[in-house]
Amino acid sequence: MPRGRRWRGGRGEVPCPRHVYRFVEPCLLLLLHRNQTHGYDLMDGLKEFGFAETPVDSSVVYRTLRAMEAAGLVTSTWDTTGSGPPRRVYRITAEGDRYLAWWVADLRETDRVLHGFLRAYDEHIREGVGEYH
Amino acid sequence: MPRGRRWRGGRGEVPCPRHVYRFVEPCLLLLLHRNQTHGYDLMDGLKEFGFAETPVDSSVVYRTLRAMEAAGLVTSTWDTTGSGPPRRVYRITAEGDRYLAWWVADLRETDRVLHGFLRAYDEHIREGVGEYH
DNA sequence: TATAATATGTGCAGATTGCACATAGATGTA
DNA sequence: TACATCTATGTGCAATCTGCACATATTATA
Repeated sequence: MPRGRRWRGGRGEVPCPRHVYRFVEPCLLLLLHRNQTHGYDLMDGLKEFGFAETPVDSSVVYRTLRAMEAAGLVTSTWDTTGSGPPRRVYRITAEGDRYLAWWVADLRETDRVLHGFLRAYDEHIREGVGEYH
Repeated sequence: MPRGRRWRGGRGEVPCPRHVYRFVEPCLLLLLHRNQTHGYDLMDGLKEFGFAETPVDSSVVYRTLRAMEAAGLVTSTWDTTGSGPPRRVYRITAEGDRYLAWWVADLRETDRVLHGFLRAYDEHIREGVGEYH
């Protein structure tokens, strides 16, 4: 049923993460809470959070970072040292810290809900399928 | 940052579920796997899955049901017995069964990813915050 | 010189969601 | 009777998020 290629891999293939709304946001904030870096590096760091086989599009990462900067959750400066094109290095702010904490509380609630559903499913299956309704 | 009223309750209020994409779909299918019913009753049944304080809009429920019927996941018949306006009673199909199983596998993966993130966050916090970078 | 890797970004279309609104039968009440 | 309310199903629309395609520029490599 889901239409986006992303959601079924064409035909009920591999289950894929990123079913959580705006999940890249807390992931980026956590990575930035650990170390300041630039977008290209953050894309690599996201692999840790289940984005290894199905990477997030770069546009999503860069847009999210710019939006978070506009919201005062992170700040950025250009880094022209080193080789290659200049990099925009992001740092998390105190407001970003608080927002990350809010995200974590929210994800814990999501986790609780998810567990409730899975428990209900397992319980229902255990109690005799076979006879329909 | 999230714009929809739904996602923050206006201003960082209560964390709210439904952060999982199309989460009503598996919920409806599980409810229909247990018992055949109509949309209005399903809206009530959804409270079990974290939709108690922040109910899903009826439009979402009815649209999802019609879409699932078009996809062959459920079937419907009109029930004119009983008082009040006629009710469209839905039943899950064998294809709907398989689709629900796919959803469950997908949600387990989402759960796994969520746990990974929360563990990483807790671990990072434990290992000394305080000193910024 | 041409190609690839690094690095950042924009434009656009498809999908989901919530809000507002429409319709209609049945029941209770002033 | 008139009305409001509860039950029950549905449509229209705008905002939002996502992924794909594409643009641009610097540096390293064959």
